[in-house]
Amino acid sequence: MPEGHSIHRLARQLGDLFTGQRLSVSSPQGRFSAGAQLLDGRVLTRARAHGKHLYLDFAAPQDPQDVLVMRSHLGIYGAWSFVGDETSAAASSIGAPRRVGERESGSSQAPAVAHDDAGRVVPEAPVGAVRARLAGEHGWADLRGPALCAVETPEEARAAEAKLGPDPLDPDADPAPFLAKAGRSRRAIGVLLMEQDVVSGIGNIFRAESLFRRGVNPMTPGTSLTPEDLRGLWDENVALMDVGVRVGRIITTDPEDRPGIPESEAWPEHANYVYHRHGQDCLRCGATVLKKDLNGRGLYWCPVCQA
DNA sequence: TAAAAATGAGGAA
DNA sequence: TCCTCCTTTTTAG
Repeated sequence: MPEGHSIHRLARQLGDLFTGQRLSVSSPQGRFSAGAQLLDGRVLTRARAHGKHLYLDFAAPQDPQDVLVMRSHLGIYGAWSFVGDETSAAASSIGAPRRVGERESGSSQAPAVAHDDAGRVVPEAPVGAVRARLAGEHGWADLRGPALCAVETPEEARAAEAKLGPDPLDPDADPAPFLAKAGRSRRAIGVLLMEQDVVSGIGNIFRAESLFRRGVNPMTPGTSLTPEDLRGLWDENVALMDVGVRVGRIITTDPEDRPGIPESEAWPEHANYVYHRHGQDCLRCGATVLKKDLNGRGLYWCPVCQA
């Protein structure tokens, strides 16, 4: 899936494009028709992310206290795509990549978009299975393939959020619950980092890469790690996910480990240390990177650097 | 055409 | 430990 950094970028982009506007909300595919009807014509007042969950607050135009929350989760396939006119961001897409190392798609050039007499863009016919479409003054956004897309009361949304562990991308996050939960669990740290009620927003790549960078074997039980080890893993994820938010892509290697390759170039084979690099030489020590299945997901690690 | 793969997660067994 | 759901793109036959 798009890991937490993608969802935070989505929150920012949706907020930039739509905040303060009355939106047309629809479900061209039909599977979100009831929810879309509840939101149609409301005003987007806030867009934010916690872990991999996206929260969009919609207020009634006449009553700011009357708020409904659209909560969505992309799962492993979901993605949002955007089309906007010249006053907004150009066309782009954020969500599930279809190839390893694929970056967010996006053109710097604004596409030709039609406007109505009032100056609002006229959305084009939806392509494929569009679960939800949000249309505003300067563009529209299509959501495809989410694992979850629901309309909730603010209380319901808060209850769902309360189940999530701290998010490394939240500047105000308190890592204490993560340190406590992980530190008293005998389960492997490689499993714990993916548990969203332990820590939220980390997916398969950040798990593999943060463990590599800290030299921690993924199968180490949480109880065998010191508080300093766990704090180090938290800090590592804060740093890596922050880069992900800024760049729009998961880049976890240090410059000295990708010699001769400028930042601006595509270098999927050197963007990560171990993720999807099984069978290849470790960028640091030359040992063969390993892969095994752990709870149905690929786990990648260097047996020497992470002994 | 069909199948496989992809940065999840919830629930049954 | 399975099984299932969600969608698009790429690869295989």
